Amino acid sequence: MASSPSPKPSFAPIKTRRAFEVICEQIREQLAAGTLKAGDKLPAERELAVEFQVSRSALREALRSLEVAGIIRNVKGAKGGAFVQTAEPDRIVQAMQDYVHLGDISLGELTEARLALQDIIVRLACARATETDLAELEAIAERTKRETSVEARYTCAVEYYAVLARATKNRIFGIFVDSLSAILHEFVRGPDYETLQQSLIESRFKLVRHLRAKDEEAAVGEMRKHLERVHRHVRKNSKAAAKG
Amino acid sequence: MASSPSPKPSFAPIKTRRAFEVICEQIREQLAAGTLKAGDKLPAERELAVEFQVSRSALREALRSLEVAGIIRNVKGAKGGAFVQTAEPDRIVQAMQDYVHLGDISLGELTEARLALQDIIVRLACARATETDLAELEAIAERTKRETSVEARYTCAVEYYAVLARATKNRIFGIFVDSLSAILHEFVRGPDYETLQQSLIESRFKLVRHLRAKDEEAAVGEMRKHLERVHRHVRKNSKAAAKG
DNA sequence: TTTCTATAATGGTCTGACCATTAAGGAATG
DNA sequence: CATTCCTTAATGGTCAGACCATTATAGAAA
Repeated sequence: MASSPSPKPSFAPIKTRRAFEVICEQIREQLAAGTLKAGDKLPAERELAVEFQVSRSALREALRSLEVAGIIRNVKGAKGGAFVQTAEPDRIVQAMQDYVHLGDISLGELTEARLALQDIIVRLACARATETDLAELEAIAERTKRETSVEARYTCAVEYYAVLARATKNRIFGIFVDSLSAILHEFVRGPDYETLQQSLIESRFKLVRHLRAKDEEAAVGEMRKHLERVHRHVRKNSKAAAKG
Repeated sequence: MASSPSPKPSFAPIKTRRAFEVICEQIREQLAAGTLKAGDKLPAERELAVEFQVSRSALREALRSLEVAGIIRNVKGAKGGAFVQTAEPDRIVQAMQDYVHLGDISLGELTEARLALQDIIVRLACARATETDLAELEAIAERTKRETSVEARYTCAVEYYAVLARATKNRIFGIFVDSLSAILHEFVRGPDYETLQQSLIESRFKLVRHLRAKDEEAAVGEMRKHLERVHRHVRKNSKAAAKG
């Protein structure tokens, strides 16, 4: 980006590296190298502080950073400590949510990305979904029908998308979908949302039927129709909120 | 999620919320509500500590969390303080990198996701890329030719993908691409990498030509061929590393 | 054997201090 | 008047030491 040749003498910018940064980096290195792996327990804070030759507060800021990054989990009490976590996509979702809140992303971008993403997912799921996956999807759709509250039905919807993404056997798509679901959740409100929810359930069953028949184009088409209805609603409500 | 009726007395789980968590949450709320926005300056740590009625250390852990989340930036010195940042996707990339390092994601998943993603991107770019975008892509490809070091050429490649993603006019894709680039960077090594790099440059020019001609299928095909070569190399090297 | 209790380990928080960096104002200088 | 230098105060970064709340464990008591 800023690497265009310039007449200035190319001194490297002095970077005062803070203690906690160095500590984080070292721990991350051990993670990438495999020296540290999920389930491992780090020494106690007081011990680590001695080992790194920093104060306990500096060390704690490092551990706190790693915790909010989802890398470790701090457990209180005897036999407590910092445990290396297994991978959880929550933090990625949180990061994306923060990013959107900082105002750089429009609703249009979100919906477009979701549409394109679900396109891929449906195609892959069509090829790879096992009968277990399909049964689970149907079970969720059934459950949605029985749920009474708007919020519970929304939770079902999120789960439906997550299971569908899982059917691709590629976790990356799961992360992307979860992130978009979490972000779009904030927009999905409004007076006629309940009616919309009801009418979407049938579409979920249809999609499963297409997947089971391995009819890729029909499945993609169903998903598109489905999402476009949702997005129309979201957009309308977003405009209404902006007006009101 | 956990709201299914159960015979157990439904006591709410006691959640000992730590001070820094509450502080983070309140600040995030103000962010989502728009009370706080990019560029704003938070009060000084000592002031904030009084306001939240916590010690400075607890408050600092909160600020540190927000900083590593990319939400604020801490500036030292007089007139320093915590400034709300503009949106930067770096943290999302970092989160994804952490996720992969924690060992849940295979190389196959990464390459497959990239392939599918670039498919979308090429199609969208084909429809939306401006002449400025295309010229920039060509300029980067030209620059790649002139670069001498492997690392510099890799940087060019990453930039090429980033600019291509930007041509979709949808920042979400940019984030996804950046993340995958950062993660795959660790795998792209090996003895014959330099030869591969050279042979890839021509492909980049071809892609731009297809984009300019708005020949979607040709562009997609070129990108697929391109990536498949890269991925074959990466896979081979990954196996070699595992054997050695 | 079971149950209770004291103990020690550990993360969470607090207090108060000092250091390093930085911006701004004022003094000295030309 | 303009410039340069120095002082000062504000602020984040770090440190040291203490106490609290929670938790697992070992030992005492029943």
